[in-house]
Amino acid sequence: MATKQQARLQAAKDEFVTQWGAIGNSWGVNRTMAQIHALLMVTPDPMSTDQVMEELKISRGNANMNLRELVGWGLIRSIVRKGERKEFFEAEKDVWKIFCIVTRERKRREIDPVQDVLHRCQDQTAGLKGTEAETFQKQIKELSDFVATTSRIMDKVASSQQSKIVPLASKLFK
Amino acid sequence: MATKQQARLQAAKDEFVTQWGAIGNSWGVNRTMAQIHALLMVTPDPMSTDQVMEELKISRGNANMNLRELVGWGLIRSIVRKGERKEFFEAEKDVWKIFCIVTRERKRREIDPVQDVLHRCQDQTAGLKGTEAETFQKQIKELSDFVATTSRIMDKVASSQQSKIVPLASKLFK
DNA sequence: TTTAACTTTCAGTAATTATTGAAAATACGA
DNA sequence: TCGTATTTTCAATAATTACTGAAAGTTAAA
Repeated sequence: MATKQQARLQAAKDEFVTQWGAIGNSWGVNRTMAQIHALLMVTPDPMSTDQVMEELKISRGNANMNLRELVGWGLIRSIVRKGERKEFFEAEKDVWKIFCIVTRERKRREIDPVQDVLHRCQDQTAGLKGTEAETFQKQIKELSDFVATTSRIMDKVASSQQSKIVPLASKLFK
Repeated sequence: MATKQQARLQAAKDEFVTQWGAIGNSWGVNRTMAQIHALLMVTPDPMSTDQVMEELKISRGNANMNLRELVGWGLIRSIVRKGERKEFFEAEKDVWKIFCIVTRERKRREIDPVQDVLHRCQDQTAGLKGTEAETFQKQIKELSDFVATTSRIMDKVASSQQSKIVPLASKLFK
């Protein structure tokens, strides 16, 4: 009986890890990174590099690189147990914290560069006269204003307490 | 003089198109698609496939495919002028509308699949007992609840009038 | 019809991105 | 310090994704 239940649990975990990897792709993170993250999110104890390699059937280089990257994002952290040479990893499990980290990263990768290019375009065309130029300036300005607002909202959301924002959002958008 | 100003404007447009393409990548849309979109956003008159090919130095197949895709998203529309065989394209220029389209598309591609997989995992493990199973269920449930809220917010935002949401958001997140 | 302007498709190829595996580097305990 | 367990790096390769160009398909005017 216990075996059968464990098999069902294992199957669910496997599906979660596999699918999270696939979804990761559409979020612009590579499959392996997303899979490692998923695996650590549903594994109660910290895992070593070798355990991750074994579980996901990936090479040492791949495991190492993506574990580092996840540590860099702050989505997992490394654990050193006294008396053990090996390093272990555990995931941040608090969903709101995960969300804040991902939001900050996406802002950095997806919003900031847009803002930069829009500002450069505004500077480059400042003072130009004529219908063509004015059409361009108007469009860029509208984009720019909108992106600036988006940017501020993301900063604000990603740095607030869940207890403050979620009830507010739920009320607003119910 | 006029020539010099036009050169500056052209340079700014080129930079905008090029960079928008690069940024598109980090948003998960291919470079060409993003470049065509950028080009049409800053071109007052509708453009033909040949003009787009010429401007971006891309093949007919590439131009056609990405123009279709953009039409599919609703980010550009096709124009037929009477007496002309050729089809022309113009971009949606209203920034809020663009935002709504992109938000809906991103929800469809990035949020809905996550919700599906989380629900399947919940179903598969419903009723399982034991610490391991309960830890898994708890984590999945927290993710699931959070994603459900996100999903509702995106639906709501993407279907509202800018005039209603933006002032509200600005006030909340100032 | 026929013709020609225009659009679509798609097999082949190019460009990009991800992964491996083994060698080099590092760091810990004796 | 040395020996070894562990981590990191990176050139080679595999997998994926994007693009081309030419041929096939479509449509509208003559």
